[in-house]
Amino acid sequence: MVPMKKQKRIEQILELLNKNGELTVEEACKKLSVSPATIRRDFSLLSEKKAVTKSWGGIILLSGYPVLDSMTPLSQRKTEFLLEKKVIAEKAASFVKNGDVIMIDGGTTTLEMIPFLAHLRLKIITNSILIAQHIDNLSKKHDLEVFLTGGMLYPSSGLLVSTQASESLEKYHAKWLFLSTGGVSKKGISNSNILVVETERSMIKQSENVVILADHTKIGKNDLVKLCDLKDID
Amino acid sequence: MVPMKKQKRIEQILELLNKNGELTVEEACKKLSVSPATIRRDFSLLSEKKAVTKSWGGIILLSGYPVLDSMTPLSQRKTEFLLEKKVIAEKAASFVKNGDVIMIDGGTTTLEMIPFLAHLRLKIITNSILIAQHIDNLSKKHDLEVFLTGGMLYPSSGLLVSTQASESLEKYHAKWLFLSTGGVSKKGISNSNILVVETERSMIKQSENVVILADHTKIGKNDLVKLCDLKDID
DNA sequence: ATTATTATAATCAAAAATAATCATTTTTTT
DNA sequence: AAAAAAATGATTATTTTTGATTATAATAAT
Repeated sequence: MVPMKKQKRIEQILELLNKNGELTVEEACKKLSVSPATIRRDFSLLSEKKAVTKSWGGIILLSGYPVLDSMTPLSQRKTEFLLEKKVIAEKAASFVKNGDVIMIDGGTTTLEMIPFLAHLRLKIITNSILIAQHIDNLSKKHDLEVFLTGGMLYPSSGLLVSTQASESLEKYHAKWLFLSTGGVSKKGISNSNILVVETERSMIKQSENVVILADHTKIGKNDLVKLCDLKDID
Repeated sequence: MVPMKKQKRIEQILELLNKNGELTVEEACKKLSVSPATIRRDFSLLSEKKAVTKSWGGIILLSGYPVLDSMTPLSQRKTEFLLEKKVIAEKAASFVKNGDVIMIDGGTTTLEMIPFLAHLRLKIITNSILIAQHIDNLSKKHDLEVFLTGGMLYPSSGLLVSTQASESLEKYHAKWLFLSTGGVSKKGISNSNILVVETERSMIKQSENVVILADHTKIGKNDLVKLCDLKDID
């Protein structure tokens, strides 16, 4: 994995970027006291991982990326370990082939998959209005069809829950399910909210292959509600 | 003054342009301290991206809406006749009483109702992820439960369509429906998209009272698809 | 319609920014 | 602690951007 020193710098770059929406090489050099060469390498990395777009003289926030307003703690959480999330998201996205039907569970890591899927022709089923909107904003000429489960919007999460959501999932069938999680351990996969887990169970039922996206903070952790055993995962 | 980086410069140009609707090469040179050649190249770029139209001596805002990342066309369109929309929205919201179950069709005017409903205890059913998200963002301590119809996300509109959406509506029953529209005339209510109209018809079926929200640009106009007759409206 | 004026487009050299390369330092692994 | 791997900074070559110059095109004035 990425060494801490670099990790920290990348996070600071993203923080500076979030303030203005853009950041020059020069400015970043001064604020982080490293050479232009290093900053350029960092910028290239971020650009590769679809976090920013590069331009002569600096970087800007990736267009279509949900605007991270600096006041909410949620947005802060979004830049935490963002690069790690992106690496995981890219790996997960690499399974998907053109023409696939996939399900994407709502979450900060699963959200990062979208830029890596944008070039494909896909049908995407999701329980997250954030993911739906992100896809919609991405570009006007992508080939991603989005299907949203109905149901009740669970406050402050952008997730759809309730039997409505579960039932509507029964009408779909997907090749891949990309599941977000609160914890992964020997005891299985778990999450913090029973309503969300209900929906996730329905998603598992309707999918051929299940992929879990978990960063290092989730490993070895058990969250409140058990979702399924490890053996159910591919 | 120090000349600035390209990215920032482009943004500044658009900002200056937004103030007056037009911008001369000369003025842009002075304000951004770069040569006319550079400004012309920037203008050409913007013109290529369909953000502006070039004219002798400068540029003017493109009528309709530009497609540049840094300026959001939708939000600009949203501010058109905003005050009028707000007045209409407030009037519509005044029908709603505490404890009601209501349906809100997606649209720029219906969206404006939300702040006027925020103090009530309501269940809100909607086909628009924008409305759903708006409510969710509003405040953490409101008493609005949001239910979203499932279905396919119609691109660039935030609206859910398809039989999925219509079917899921059958499970709900509302006292009020607040309907957005493309046109209102003696011939009835109409809208531009057949898929959206399908969903709207389902909403009408499940509601006791239907309220149309239309600003002056919609009156006397007939849009592509007829939704219903005037007599169906309350 | 013709000329004068002004704006633009095209071209090219200078400046700035970046990518590639390599030696040096730092970190990790054994 | 030594060896290996990775990251950094400096140097150089390459690319992009910029501004000046000149030629062309468009408007305005006569």
